[in-house]
Amino acid sequence: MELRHLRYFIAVAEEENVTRAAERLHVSQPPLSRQIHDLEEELGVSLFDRTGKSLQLNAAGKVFLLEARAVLDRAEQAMQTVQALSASHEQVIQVGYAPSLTVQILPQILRDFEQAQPQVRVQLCDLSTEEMIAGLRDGSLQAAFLAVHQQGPRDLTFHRLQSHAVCVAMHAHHPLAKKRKVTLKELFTHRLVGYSRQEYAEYHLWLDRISASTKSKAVLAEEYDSMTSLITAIETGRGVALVSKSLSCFSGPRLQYRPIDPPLEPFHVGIAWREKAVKKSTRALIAAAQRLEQTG
Amino acid sequence: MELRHLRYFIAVAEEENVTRAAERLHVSQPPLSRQIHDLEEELGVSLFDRTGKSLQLNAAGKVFLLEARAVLDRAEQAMQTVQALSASHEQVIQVGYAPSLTVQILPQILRDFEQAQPQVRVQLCDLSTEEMIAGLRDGSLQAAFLAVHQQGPRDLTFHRLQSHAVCVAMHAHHPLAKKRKVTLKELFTHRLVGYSRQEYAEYHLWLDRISASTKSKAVLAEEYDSMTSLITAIETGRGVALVSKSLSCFSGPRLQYRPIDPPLEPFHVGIAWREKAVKKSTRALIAAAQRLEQTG
DNA sequence: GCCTAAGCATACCTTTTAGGTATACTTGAT
DNA sequence: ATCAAGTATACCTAAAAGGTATGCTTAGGC
Repeated sequence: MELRHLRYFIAVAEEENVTRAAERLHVSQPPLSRQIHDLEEELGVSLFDRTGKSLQLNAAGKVFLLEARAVLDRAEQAMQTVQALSASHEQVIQVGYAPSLTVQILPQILRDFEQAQPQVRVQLCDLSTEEMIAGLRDGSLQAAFLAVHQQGPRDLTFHRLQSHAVCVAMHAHHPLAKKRKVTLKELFTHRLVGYSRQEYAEYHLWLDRISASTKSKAVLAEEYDSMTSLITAIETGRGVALVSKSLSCFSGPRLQYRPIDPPLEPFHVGIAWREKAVKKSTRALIAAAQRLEQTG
Repeated sequence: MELRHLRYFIAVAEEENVTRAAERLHVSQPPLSRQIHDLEEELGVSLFDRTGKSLQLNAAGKVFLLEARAVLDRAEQAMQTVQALSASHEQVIQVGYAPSLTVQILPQILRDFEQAQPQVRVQLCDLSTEEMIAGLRDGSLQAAFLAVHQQGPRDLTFHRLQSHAVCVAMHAHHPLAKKRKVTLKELFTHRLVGYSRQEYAEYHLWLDRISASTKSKAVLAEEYDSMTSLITAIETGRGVALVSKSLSCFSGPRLQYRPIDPPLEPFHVGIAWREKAVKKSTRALIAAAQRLEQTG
């Protein structure tokens, strides 16, 4: 699949007419028709209902129209970001972060860093723990704000900044919301949702480890690939989830949180970097992070 | 620019070696070299420092590497979404929404809708007001949760659900945080930030209208294309912003909010749809929305 | 500082694929 | 039933991706 397929698809979908879409795209009708077929074949999904004479978007097509626009928007943003940066001649450092775990500390650190290094822009990237570790190793990230369970890899330096209690997130009318605290065993009798294995492998490793201590194993009924969709899922009653208390900063009053009894080892959040590869600006960011008083 | 350019760029960037990247991609070195040059030319930005013998990512290249990965991830997600949907044979309705304005009401509506129509999945799209209106008209959206300032377009039906006070958002140490309420005139003497004109044209129209009532005009020092980046900007002291009180659901304790004195006309948030185009599932969503008691 | 080799760039050719033209086929409307 | 509007197919052309050969630059060994 190429962006061209998406551009073509969007035109045909919006016109619901290959001929008009072809005019708009300044190509002739038959190649456009073929490109659309190619796209459908590659996806393995039919996007239009065809009646020989005309065609119109089907259900899958409507979904893909919004997706395709989002992809092109993202591509456009990528181009503009790098062009703007190149024009500004600002310095940039790349920093990975886990939004739900760092909300409370990151803003202050960034504010502090901004004071110290106003000419350096921080490019924040929402990444998984593995991606951050890989990024630090290959130099695509200068630093990362993440949670480590045990110790963290040897070749990276980790400075702990905050710890978050592990708790259960649920919506207000869930049966568990009536209790003050929840045991793991009891939790596992309810429908569980969580982060996707693909995007958050470390979450699954952790779940497996804590499951090992109980007889019943944590089985996720549904998995979500972003914090936002997980919150929505819990909120709409798809299940409850084992998460960091800091998620409440994003869910606000939409979700309820109950501690685990007995308490599990909390999430230790901090900044990681590779000592061998630190530049001056990275050092300033680390310093800003360390200046933060450790609360939580 | 095509996705191929991004795939090729990522390989070269990760290897920092065209020959090895070419092997990995199963193409020969010279065409790959040329594609990278084509990409740089189209962007108008040099992505590598070349020394004749070797090449390595420069600052712009490092930024673009993360961007390129994000674009490919988004494209992958688009494919998987439509394939999963097509396999599941679920029904879907497309619904636009403005996250910051609908946090408090949307979850309950969706939970209610899920009860009524468990076989229908809601595809939520974060869009601007204009995009939502255009989407309702062209049928790419069945409903939208948005704020209207005046009345809303004639061809759409609007049902009001909630109103949000207009207030000033700032970080805790900002001088304005010392006051209980803020006048517009006073506000305009401070450095203002806000949403970007490109993404949130309606925000600028509204700013212009409220500026008309005062002598001093609202001038934004910086504009941000997402709620998250706006919150971060305010938090890191880039300025203060005129926003809906409901933004506090996302910023949590990170930002302070002060009312405007005298109060401005609040944001009226509700659900909009096109009466001519409603399907059964859309009707159920509207009903779920109307079942919500009107608070706020 | 010179020579060598590793590796990128350029030139040129081949192959693939996008795009164009002609036309057949389907169907909704009269 | 016929016609017109519009999509799909067949086939050709052109453009662009990809391959081969080779020149050019420079890091590194001596």
